[in-house]
Amino acid sequence: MKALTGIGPLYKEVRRRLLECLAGGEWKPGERIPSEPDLARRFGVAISTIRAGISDLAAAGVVNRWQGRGTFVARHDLHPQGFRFSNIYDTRGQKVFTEREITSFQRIAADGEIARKLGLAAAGSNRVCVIEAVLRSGGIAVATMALILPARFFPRLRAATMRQTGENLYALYQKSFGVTVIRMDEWVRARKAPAALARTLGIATGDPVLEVERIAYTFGDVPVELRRRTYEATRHQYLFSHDRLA
Amino acid sequence: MKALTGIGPLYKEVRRRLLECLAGGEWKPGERIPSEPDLARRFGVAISTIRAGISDLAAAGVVNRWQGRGTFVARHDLHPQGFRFSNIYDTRGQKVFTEREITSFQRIAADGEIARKLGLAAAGSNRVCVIEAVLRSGGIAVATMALILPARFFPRLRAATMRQTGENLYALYQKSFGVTVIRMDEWVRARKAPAALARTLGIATGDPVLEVERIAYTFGDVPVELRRRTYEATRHQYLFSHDRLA
DNA sequence: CAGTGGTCTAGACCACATT
DNA sequence: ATGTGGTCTAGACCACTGT
Repeated sequence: MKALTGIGPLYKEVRRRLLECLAGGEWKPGERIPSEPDLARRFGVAISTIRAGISDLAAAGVVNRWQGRGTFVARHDLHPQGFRFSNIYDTRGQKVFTEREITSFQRIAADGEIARKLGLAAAGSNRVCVIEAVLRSGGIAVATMALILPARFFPRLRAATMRQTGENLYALYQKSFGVTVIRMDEWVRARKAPAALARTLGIATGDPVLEVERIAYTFGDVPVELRRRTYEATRHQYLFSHDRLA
Repeated sequence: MKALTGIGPLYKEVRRRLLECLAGGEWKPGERIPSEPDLARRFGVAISTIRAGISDLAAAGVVNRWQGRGTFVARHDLHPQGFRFSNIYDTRGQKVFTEREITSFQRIAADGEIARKLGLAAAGSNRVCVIEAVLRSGGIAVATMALILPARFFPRLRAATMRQTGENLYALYQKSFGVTVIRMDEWVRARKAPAALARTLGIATGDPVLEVERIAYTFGDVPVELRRRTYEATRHQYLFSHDRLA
């Protein structure tokens, strides 16, 4: 491993190189990465510089540091707060946990709006997987969901794979496709439920529903997922936390 | 200034002491704080330790560092992204800017729910200021807003003060009352507009509205503001950004 | 120019986990 | 006992800002 050659600050170069190793699969989710002295030797920089690079990744949730044990690639499964991005609550403020039932799976060409939102070239590689699902809590439908995934990031994705996947889809993206989500925007709208949706959710036509359109990004602000969920809103609310200081 | 005496890591003690100086008004919003060498001498620690403490505050947005100029107490006004917490957009994704018209101002005792959400002792100091307002964009009403503020944090707050305040209320809180908001939760709900609200917003009774209940916290997770906004939702949407890596 | 924060180094010691 | 990350130090040089 030759020395670093970047032009900017060394620790950013270190961060970039670490991300390359992660994206390239050299260290997989859940695994320990080399110790700080090892990385310092490997990159030919001081430990403090390695630590600065890793600190950024730790702050971003890409890796987790455990004193005495090592630094581990973050896994997007088994997160108590679900990567902090699963946010549906009932009206009493109790968190609602849902199961996912996949109702359809297809591979199509993205239309203009979706291609734009996912940053897909209009011409060539605009194929997407479209997965539709119903989210249920204790058997009761709480929301419908549509996932639109750029096919080039998710080769050979099959409906069966989606069905077998447990709680967190981002764990699947990371484990099976090497796609790590680091940032997302969510657009929230209030709507009146149309008849078909109302039937699915067991509410009256025209009852209020909460529409959440999420665009998730990987490194370099590349969109990797468009997720549209429509929640029953007479008995549920959505929580967003903005925290800046731990 | 005597040496630090805390039991935990030194840099956290430094952070705590810096926050004390900020909360105590020794350094006011917009002002430069002492240089890192000065602080190192003052606290009797190495510059790196000072830097570690300041880095936390900078990450939290409490201070801003400018290479060559100094470290400045963050101001909650004149923020291009409005402290990143002003989030209403039209259906085309264009940001909507609103003016605030105060319609009522009163000082009352908080009821149980509000006292609970603001962490107020049920008995004594549960007095709150309740400010109601209409938010307009180009003369068109976009939302109604109710602010509930614990009176003990905002002594002598008057309606006129609120009316004179420009864009960002958090700038007022910080400048006039020494209250710095560092974190917030937002609960989002979809509703059907009741008749009175529909009239105010110029929509039909039963049209969908977006209700956003925000609880804002200062240092130590102390709630300092309960803010309820109800947005017209046929022509507007709300944006939440979750970013973890700069 | 002097002063600021930004980066980087080399080393020390501590707290924690595993062997 | 060993190895890990966590903290802290003392110093160096760089990049940027103001005078």
